[in-house]
Amino acid sequence: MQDKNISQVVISRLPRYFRYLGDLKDEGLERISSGELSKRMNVTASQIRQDFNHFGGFGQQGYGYNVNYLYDEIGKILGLDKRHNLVIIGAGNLGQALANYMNFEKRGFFVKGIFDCKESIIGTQVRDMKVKDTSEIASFIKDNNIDIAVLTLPKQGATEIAKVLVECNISGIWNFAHVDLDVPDSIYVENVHLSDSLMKLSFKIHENEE
Amino acid sequence: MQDKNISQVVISRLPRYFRYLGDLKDEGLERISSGELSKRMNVTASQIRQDFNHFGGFGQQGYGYNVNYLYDEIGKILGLDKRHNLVIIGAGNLGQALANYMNFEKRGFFVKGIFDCKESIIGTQVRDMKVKDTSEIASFIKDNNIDIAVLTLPKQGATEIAKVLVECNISGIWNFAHVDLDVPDSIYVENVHLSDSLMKLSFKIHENEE
DNA sequence: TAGATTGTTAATCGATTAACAATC
DNA sequence: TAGATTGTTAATCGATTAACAATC
Repeated sequence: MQDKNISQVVISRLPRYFRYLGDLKDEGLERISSGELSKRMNVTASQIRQDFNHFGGFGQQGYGYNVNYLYDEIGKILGLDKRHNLVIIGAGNLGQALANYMNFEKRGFFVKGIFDCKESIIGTQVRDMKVKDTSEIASFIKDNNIDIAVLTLPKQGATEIAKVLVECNISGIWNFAHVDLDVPDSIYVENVHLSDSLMKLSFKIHENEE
Repeated sequence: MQDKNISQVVISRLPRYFRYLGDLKDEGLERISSGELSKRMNVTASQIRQDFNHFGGFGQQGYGYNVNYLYDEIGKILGLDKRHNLVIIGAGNLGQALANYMNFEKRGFFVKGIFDCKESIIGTQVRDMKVKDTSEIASFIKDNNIDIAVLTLPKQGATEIAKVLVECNISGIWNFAHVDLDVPDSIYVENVHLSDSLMKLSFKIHENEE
């Protein structure tokens, strides 16, 4: 069904396809051609067909692609048909914001616990959870079938916690700390470096100045 | 000093160089070679030299690169020597988290105002600011020399607000809404699609499963 | 001067686009 | 069947890596 190694750049386009197909679904569209989709998404039709073909033939010659079918298939490729249990480590502003963000649940991502190391925060209520002490992380992960850890803490803490997560054999880490984590290849790390993103914006703003 | 058009992929590596050079500075290191830096950053020395050379010669043969000088130069390229005034539009969990995040100020990004359209939120205190009504955005941007707008609101709202921002001739938009904004090329949009990022993580977790 | 390391050119690799035969 | 549009191969483009002459 799926090529051995899909390139990073193809993977990174899948969520965007998924979003557009969701919109098309909502519009009630039944079928779409790569040409039509290319106009909407502002990419070439060639790229769309190449991308989809990495995963097998989703379309039909002379017809195009069935919107509902394609939406479901891309969802499956992205693993959105599976349930994911998360813990948030770091109950500061960002950690709390993510804990309260309901939309992830729609896609099967459930926040099961939230942790912090600060005495003043431990025990406080976030959404329907009490913030737990970070020392409890390892046992919590084992007992609650957690596969994703979200790191929303300062970089020193993140590096330490990453070691614990490696021992727990977590599946993936969603890393918001401004540090590159050193973990084995078996654990996938997806970085969200907000300050990097803001710097890129800053560069672009000044790029064409004199 | 700078090539006409630096490719996206080079730009996206600059903040990471900047971060590593900051660490080296903190360690008190005075000079570093591309070979040494390549080991630390896990990229090729060739790439490092190519990247830096897009912006002119920062190094010295036989010596390497001066850490402080290189740090400052990359900072300047990223526009971090300039002051940026931001408004946050959408005072929900994420908007408030970003408003409270102090580290951006270190780099010259100052949050000057925060806005929302919900009656229940307008007037409440976030950090040292009162949340203002979104209807005031246009005049506030003009009066306060704002160059960046941070969009932390649902996609319908983001699309509407983007039109207002275009009229205000804002320099850049940091977009957290799950929608691709339609703005002229003169306004640069940097997207942070958190759900896309989480989906990529999900894909990677399941990639090697059977 | 000799050693080290850059800046830069050339070679390789991979990703995108174009083209078109296959086929619904 | 004729028209449309995919799946796929070939051509192009761009990015990465290797190599080495320039030079500090």
